[in-house]
Amino acid sequence: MFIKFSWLIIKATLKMNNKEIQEQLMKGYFMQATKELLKGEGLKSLNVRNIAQQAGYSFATLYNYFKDVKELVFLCVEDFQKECAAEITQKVNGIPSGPEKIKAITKAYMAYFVQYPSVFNLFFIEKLGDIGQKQPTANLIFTFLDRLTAEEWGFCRKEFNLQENEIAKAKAELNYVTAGMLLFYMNRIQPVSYIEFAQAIDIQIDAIVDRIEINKV
Amino acid sequence: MFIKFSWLIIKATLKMNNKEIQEQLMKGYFMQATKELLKGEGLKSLNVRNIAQQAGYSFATLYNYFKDVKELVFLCVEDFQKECAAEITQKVNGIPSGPEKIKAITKAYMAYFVQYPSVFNLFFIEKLGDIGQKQPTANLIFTFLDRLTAEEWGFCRKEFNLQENEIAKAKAELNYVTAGMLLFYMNRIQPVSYIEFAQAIDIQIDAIVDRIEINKV
DNA sequence: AAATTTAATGAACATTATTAATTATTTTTA
DNA sequence: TAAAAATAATTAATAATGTTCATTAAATTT
Repeated sequence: MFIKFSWLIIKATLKMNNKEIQEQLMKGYFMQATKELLKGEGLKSLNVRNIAQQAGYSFATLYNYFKDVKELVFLCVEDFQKECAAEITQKVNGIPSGPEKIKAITKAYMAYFVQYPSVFNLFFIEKLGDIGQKQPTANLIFTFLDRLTAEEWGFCRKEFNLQENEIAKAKAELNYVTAGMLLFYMNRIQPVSYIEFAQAIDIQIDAIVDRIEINKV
Repeated sequence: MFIKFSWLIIKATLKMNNKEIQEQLMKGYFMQATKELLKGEGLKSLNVRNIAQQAGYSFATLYNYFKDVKELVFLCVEDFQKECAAEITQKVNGIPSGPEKIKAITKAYMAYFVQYPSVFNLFFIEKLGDIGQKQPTANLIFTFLDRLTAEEWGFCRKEFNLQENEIAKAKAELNYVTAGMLLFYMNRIQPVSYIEFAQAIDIQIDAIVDRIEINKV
């Protein structure tokens, strides 16, 4: 009796795992399709029929795995952050730790969004709606630049003997300035050319990061 | 013959004016309706049928006066800026000219968008699309805070004998930081409470404006 | 092998922007 | 002033898209 009971549990557990694995697989297909379309055609031409076609299923199938299309799309945030982080790591590879590296990371972070406007829209513009992981997702986005530069700030803190709150202020300022600049450039084409935009980026970011050396203790 | 010819021209001109006046009236009705709905229900429930109903016409009539709904909506930008400017002027009325007034104007500017989220969306989020006045409209938005504070910066320049480029840098930084903060707060609920948001605003804006006194010549 | 559960789908519905065809109104002309 | 012409307003139809639901197909269990 005991044996049979245990056996049933094991079987149930295995089945559960299989089911979950299967579910994760299906979610993965749809997410992969979504990411490809986002990076390719962009948000304009992204719709449930497109996504499903790219994934090789019917659009109705999508709703067996996601509450709605917003949930699916926002589940891609984490993947894009990983991809972005990888690109940045590679880009700033040779630069020695210090303020210059923080600048480079921040500029590469901005460059990523310029390269993939739909990812910018996903991160900053799209309304979160009623997705389950609303606050965690928002937080993930808000803290992204902080996480990208955390290690380097730690280095600078020791190197220049900086105050914790000075660092916090600089980090916050960087986060807000980058978001604001991207917003104007991506949504309002201000400045009107990428050259000017790149120059403006240099001015703003250099100013913020260079300021920390002045505030050395 | 000459007389008749002139008469025809005059008649044509008069008719033209009447027609233009009529057209402006109709546009005004639709714009008024749009502004009311935007400030009330918000962008979510804004659609051509709503607008037309509020204006007292059919939704199809709208298309006799505007290329599309985007053109109509973006034509409201100027009016909202006037309204916002008026509110700010009244709010900072008692404050004497100087850095403190620049801070107050900038904070009132942000408060306006918090009060009317749809206006924020219209200014910063909505895609411009193919509207005729694309660049002028974008420029109007980009330079708004500059124009609101221009007079006060002029005052500070004389008072503190500031460099023109220092002012330009501070203005740009204010513009970007405010946009970024609003973007995170309105679209990503970061910080999660208005109290925290207001504190963050104070920290950022005060830091930028106070910096100019340090840079006195 | 039959019964049952699970997954996938096509058809239908709802919302919304836009266009085209039609009707109503106003203006012009003879 | 009455017919003709031009203008304005509206209704009906179209297209795109997200979502739901009843049904079919597949698999798993008994």
